[in-house]
Amino acid sequence: MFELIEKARTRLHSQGGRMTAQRRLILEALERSGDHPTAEEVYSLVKQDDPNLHLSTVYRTLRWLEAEDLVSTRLFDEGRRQERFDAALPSGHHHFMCVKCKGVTEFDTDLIAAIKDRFEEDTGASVEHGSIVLYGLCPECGREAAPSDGSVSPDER
Amino acid sequence: MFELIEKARTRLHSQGGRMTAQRRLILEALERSGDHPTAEEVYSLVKQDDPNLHLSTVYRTLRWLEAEDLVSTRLFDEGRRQERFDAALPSGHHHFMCVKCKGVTEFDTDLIAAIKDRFEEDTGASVEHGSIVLYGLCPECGREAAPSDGSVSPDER
DNA sequence: TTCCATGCAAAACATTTGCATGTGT
DNA sequence: ACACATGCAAATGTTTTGCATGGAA
Repeated sequence: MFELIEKARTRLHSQGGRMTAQRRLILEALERSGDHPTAEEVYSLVKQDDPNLHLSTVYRTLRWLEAEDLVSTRLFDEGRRQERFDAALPSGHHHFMCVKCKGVTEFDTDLIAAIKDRFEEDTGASVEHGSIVLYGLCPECGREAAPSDGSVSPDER
Repeated sequence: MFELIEKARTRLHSQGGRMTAQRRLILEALERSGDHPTAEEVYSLVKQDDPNLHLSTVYRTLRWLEAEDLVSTRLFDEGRRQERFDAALPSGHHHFMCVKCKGVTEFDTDLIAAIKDRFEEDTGASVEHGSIVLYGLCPECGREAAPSDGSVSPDER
């Protein structure tokens, strides 16, 4: 656990950077949160431990991690148009977002390769990568929102 | 042709709205552009005919169309984080974006149904819809960017 | 003539940047 | 000590909103 922190420390040292308390806390929050937090969410988490932390520091750290390929970023079709940050590897996984709680789940499928091949054949384009995003209700939210009368809970977007 | 305009006119009348010159021009630009323009792009197009048009009018019209399900919107992973607007129906089509020229191509596949079913089985979620976005080089940009030495054009992102 | 839509300016929202100060190494 | 990182404030880019005026019905 906390591999992210170790990787980051190594990279930092190899390029004259420094492992500061803020960076450590941000990395920990990212690694611990597991899912796909926004910069604001990371900020809120870390702020509990370091009330002086500034949002711009969170962004700077997250962008550095992105440049180092230690996190990837993604925009989902949700109310906000904030980026979400993901501590996992950038390629080979796809996402499901619950339209109600905004929780993100990752999944894999090899069917994307077939889709890609088909599209390349049909169009002559060369596809570098592809991403699938599924939207719907996660099991928890589906359960709440499924009274037999088909009514819809008021906090749906 | 110009079905969008006719649909919009009908909707407007049925809800006490008005078909203004600005709306007509915006609709025409959207319908004519075919691909997935940003609000700015629509604005630039229409501005040639009506120099007094304001960007906020473009946004208001586009958002009204979205609420009426006459256009759909989408965020791609490109440099800007502007939404792109699409005059086509919201469901059943997927997208390819050229990482170089940012051109968008639509395509269809029935493989998404299998992916969706598989995910629902595995997790218990209920998937409402899914979208696939492929990124790569379109045939035109691929041709330009393919000298045998593998060098990469400078304006790649 | 009545509302609805527009233009304009300002606000809102997400993110980035410049700069003086603070801090790992 | 020296460079790099931080906090803060201001700038940026995109989209939204309030309000007085203009225009379609």
